[in-house]
Amino acid sequence: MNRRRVGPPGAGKQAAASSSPWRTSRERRHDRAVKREAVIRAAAQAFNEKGYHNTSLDDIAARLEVTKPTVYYYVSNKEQLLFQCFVAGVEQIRAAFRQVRELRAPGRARLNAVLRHYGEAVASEFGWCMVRAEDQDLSPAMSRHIKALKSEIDQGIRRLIREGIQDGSIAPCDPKMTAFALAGALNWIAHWYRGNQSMTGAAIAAAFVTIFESGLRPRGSALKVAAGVRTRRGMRA
Amino acid sequence: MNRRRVGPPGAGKQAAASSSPWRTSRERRHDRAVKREAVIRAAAQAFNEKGYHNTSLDDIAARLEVTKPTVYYYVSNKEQLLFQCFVAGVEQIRAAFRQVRELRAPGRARLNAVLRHYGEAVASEFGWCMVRAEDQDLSPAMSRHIKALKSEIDQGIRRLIREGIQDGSIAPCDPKMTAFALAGALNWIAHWYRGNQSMTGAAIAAAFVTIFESGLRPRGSALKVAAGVRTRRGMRA
DNA sequence: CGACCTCTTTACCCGCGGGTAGGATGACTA
DNA sequence: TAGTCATCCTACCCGCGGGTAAAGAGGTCG
Repeated sequence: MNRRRVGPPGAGKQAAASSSPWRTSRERRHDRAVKREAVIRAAAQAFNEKGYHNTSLDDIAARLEVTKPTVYYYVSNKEQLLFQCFVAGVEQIRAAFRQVRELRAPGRARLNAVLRHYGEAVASEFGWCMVRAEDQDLSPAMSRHIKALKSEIDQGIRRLIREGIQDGSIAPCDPKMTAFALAGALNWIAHWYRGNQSMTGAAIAAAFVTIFESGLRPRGSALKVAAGVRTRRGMRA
Repeated sequence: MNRRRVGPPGAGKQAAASSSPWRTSRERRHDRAVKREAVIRAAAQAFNEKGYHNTSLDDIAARLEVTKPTVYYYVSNKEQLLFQCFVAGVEQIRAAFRQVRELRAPGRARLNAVLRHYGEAVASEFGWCMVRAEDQDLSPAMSRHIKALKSEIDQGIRRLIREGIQDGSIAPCDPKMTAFALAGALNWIAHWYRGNQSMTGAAIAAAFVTIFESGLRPRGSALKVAAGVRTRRGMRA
């Protein structure tokens, strides 16, 4: 089970293996950085499909058509691998924040822009690692690091919400709870979205943003039907 | 590390161990069902704190101040344990649906009632197992079973949304995407909520429902500020 | 008392998988 | 041609943890 696949070239049953620098060309010189990145990507895909604990380093190696020690030649250990995937995902979102920062628009529009990028990132190949990576899987040091990055994003969203409330583009609300709700809905995409879906990540993110914006309660002056009913105490068990 | 703790009674450092039928009374006769349930609860708490894969059966046993084989006396294997926790959590939600079914109220109110119970369940001790249990951790048979239960809940939410749209209490929207967004936001509670928080699960659920209802965009006839701006194409990278 | 049953323990098995030692296999240099 | 370096492999270690065999430890009933 440790042996390298040597069957007829091009007969790889592994659906993924999109582009392994090893498979594609037999030349050895191929820049360390490129191969290292390929390892990260392969790990992300494997984690995404099977989960962190159900993915062995042999799996990742097989996906690249190499052996386990080769993987270890490019990355120090499994934890580091997960961490790198995480960072790759988070970096997309941080980029979105930077991009939005220099933007002349009301708070809600800026928030929506960030949320769309956020959703896209979660639906990307690194989405799983960014979202479902448990703190318990990492050493205390890395766990702290990740928590800090997550917190930074959370604070960024809250900030946009506050700014939106201030400039009147967002209805008054609790920024903390609202941020949790928005981020939660988007994060959850990583739990059900598989790449081979009909909708693209961007489309899903856009749909979600629309829902958040409008809310469930009908708008407009017309049909104020059933508006007085509201919650009606007594149905809460 | 397999030995049972025998220190001074009442000096348990384990914060949990809320009520172990073994710890509380030395009598042997204590009904099998009660102890079995205690095992399930202990497992749920352990999974909740450390994750499924980072929890060994020795951990669960230690939490109850017994040994591993005792746990196996009440449950067949670890997978079964996770499954039971999952079912316990889902059952709360199914109960909410049953309860709401026989209710004369517009769709949105019924949906909100379900969502509140849903949020409470996710914040409960079985929330983690219900929400974060990965399909890959279970045998194909159980995975199918769980998928079916989840799908049932999803369909129930979609149905309430459709009914709400029909009776005019919910604004027209895509039921599928909306259900994903709502359930996602609530599910995510299990990722950040720890019991010892200031807010109770019910309070969080209520806050979320309010956010979903109203949406971010300000309502009312007054201050239509910044309403014409909307999305503004060109900021989408 | 002795047979039997329920419950819990001690002591063990063993495979999976993270991680490593050290040896090929070239390519490039001198 | 010999030496050096980067790369990748074969072969192995070993601990953790799921799971089990079989032996107490009491309690109950005849």
